[in-house]
Amino acid sequence: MKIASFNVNSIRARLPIVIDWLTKESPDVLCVQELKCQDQDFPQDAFQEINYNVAYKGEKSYNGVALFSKLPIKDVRIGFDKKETYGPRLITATIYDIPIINTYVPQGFDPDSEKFIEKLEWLKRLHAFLKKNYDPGKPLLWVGDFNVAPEPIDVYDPEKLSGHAGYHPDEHAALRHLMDWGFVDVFRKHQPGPGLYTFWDYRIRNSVKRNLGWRIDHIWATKSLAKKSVDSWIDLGPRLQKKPSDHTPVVAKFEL
DNA sequence: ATGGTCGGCAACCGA
Repeated sequence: MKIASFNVNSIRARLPIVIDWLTKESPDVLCVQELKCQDQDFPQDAFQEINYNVAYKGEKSYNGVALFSKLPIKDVRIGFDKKETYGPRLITATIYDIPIINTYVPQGFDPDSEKFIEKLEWLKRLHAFLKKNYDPGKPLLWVGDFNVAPEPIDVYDPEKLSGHAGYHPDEHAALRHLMDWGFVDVFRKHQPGPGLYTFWDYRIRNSVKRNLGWRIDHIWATKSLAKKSVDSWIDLGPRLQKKPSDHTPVVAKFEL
């Protein structure tokens, strides 16, 4: 089972890239974030034509998450609960008999801002959501744009970036709490080296060429499932296309 | 080299 996560920064602007990547790489499951599109405008037909099932929740301009899968997507759920106060940032389903959580964690803007507090609260709610709905002893995938680089090797300049949104001690504590619940960072299990990133800021000139990146997109699995992972990698292909997203896919393979 | 990041969407917000 091959699964990937890709923040597309607009599903409509990136449609050719996503279709091309699905066709070439043929993942069993793709988790997408930042649709930036209302549900009635989602380009569903393009994915049906290449035999992918899809579940999604979007809104105007911001956020939005989707699941693509070759096999049926069961028990789709949007958001933490019925009274969701945030934009669409969480979609869960069961595919290949594995429960999957796809998230677009709030970016947090600035550690002095209200948005940063909301980001930490969101991560707290996710922990409560896990405790309530899942068993860390059973297979589970948590995939998506976490908007946090967990370790010094996950950012291009840890000394300079320490304390910034995306690489802040409070975020690291929140992520550690989630990992302690029962997750393994599947990419890191297979790729121990530094300098491997999934995101490069558009605003930094030649950031990809200079590899001024962050590893903020992740594939985490509970221990019983992580035991079955056989490889994981970052696919630079989509980031080297003409009109790329600022993110590129992270992929993991499991032998179930 | 007289430029300078994107996308959405219609003036700026969010990243």
